[in-house]
Amino acid sequence: MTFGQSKRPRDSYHHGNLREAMVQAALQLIREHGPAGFSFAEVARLVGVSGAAPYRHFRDRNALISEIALQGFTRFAAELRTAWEAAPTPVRGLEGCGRAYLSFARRDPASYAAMFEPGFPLEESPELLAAGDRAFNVLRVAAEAVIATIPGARRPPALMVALHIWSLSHGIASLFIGGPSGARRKLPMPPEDLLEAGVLIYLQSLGASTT
Amino acid sequence: MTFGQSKRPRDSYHHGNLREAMVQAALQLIREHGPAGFSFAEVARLVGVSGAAPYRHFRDRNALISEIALQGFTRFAAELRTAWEAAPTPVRGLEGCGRAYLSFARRDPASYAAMFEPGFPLEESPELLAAGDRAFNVLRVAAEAVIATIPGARRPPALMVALHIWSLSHGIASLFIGGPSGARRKLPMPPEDLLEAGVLIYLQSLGASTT
DNA sequence: TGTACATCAGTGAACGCGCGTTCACTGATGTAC
DNA sequence: TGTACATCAGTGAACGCGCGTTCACTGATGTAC
Repeated sequence: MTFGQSKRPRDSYHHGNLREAMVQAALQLIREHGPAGFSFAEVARLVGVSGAAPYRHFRDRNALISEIALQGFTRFAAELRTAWEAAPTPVRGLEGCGRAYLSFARRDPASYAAMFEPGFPLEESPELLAAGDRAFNVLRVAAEAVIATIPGARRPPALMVALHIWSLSHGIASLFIGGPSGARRKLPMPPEDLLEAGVLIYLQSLGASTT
Repeated sequence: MTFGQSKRPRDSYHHGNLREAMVQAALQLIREHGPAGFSFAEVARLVGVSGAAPYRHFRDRNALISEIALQGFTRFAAELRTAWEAAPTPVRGLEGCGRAYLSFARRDPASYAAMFEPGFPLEESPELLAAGDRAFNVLRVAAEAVIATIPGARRPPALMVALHIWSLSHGIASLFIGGPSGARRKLPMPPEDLLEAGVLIYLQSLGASTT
């Protein structure tokens, strides 16, 4: 709760860090009301600034969401990479990515929502698409390494494997972790365990040594 | 485009089928602007009725979304059931469910969005939760049948298998088919093929005969 | 078969509200000399 | 080191807009006798 989100008036005329403060405030509002449930005006109020001030920093509402998603994807990719690099074997690394995926969705559901349900078509923001691809690429590299351990004849395409892992992770995250706007459902086990079991079964079939 | 969605004035004072017409109009608006992007007022306008009329049929906006999702889940469950019953073997049946899953998301993205991103917490609508469970149950039954074909010792819990298939299907649907609000991404293959390959690899590992 | 009446499903005017956006402005800050 | 000036990052008042919701109302329909 830094960044001047408190309601008491600022002491100085200039805010000093309004851009980043707006990002933080918007994240808080998304956390509480979902990605569709925040307004530029409310962000300004929360940050303690007049309704016109935001326009100095963001063209409009979407630009703010876009910035949030962009920052989110950057952290997301970094966390996937860390999980991958910390693992002793490729299979464990791919598993670790899955774990990191869910962990991100759990710790920061607001960013996650902005990243995957921005509320406007992705084509409008090519940088956002690119940031997402960069995160996905970590999964791809991991999938390639796993596949390299498989007897040559039965190697499936790495891209497909990466897409399977991504889809399974995303499916579990959005069904069972979800944001506030989400349709979070009850689950008789931790989502992390569900994902891990799924990944193991899947990789076993490929012939990757899961020991 | 029946149901009086046309803009020319009705001939009779009473609409005759306003409730259902509102559902259809809302679906159209969700298709165009996402689940968050429609208003009660706009629905009324589209249907050609005064702004107060909707209140005769729905308590509020959420009640309308809820109705849409409810109808959606009912059709969804029926389609999964049909796919399951038409298949010659359990494995083919589970595959068919996955196919039906994506097919539904593709044909009716608006309903799909209302079902899985209603924009309000699911706890507010227990019937909706129940309708979702009924659809999921089809997958459960299918998973149980598949598991019954597996050599006893290595049988995994049917519930878990059903959850894996559901999560994978949902992940692929929301990443690569998505609604208008969604973050639809490009894919180098049809989503259906991606899902089918994933399900096959997964089931193979369980020892289900995939021939 | 006709009529009186209850009920249903609409109307349209009105309300307050918050949002997005613009505008001319002003206080604070940085910098050239 | 002081001063003049440009630039930056805010203000606050104003605007039009559409939304949700309410209200007393009225036209249409169904039904009891």
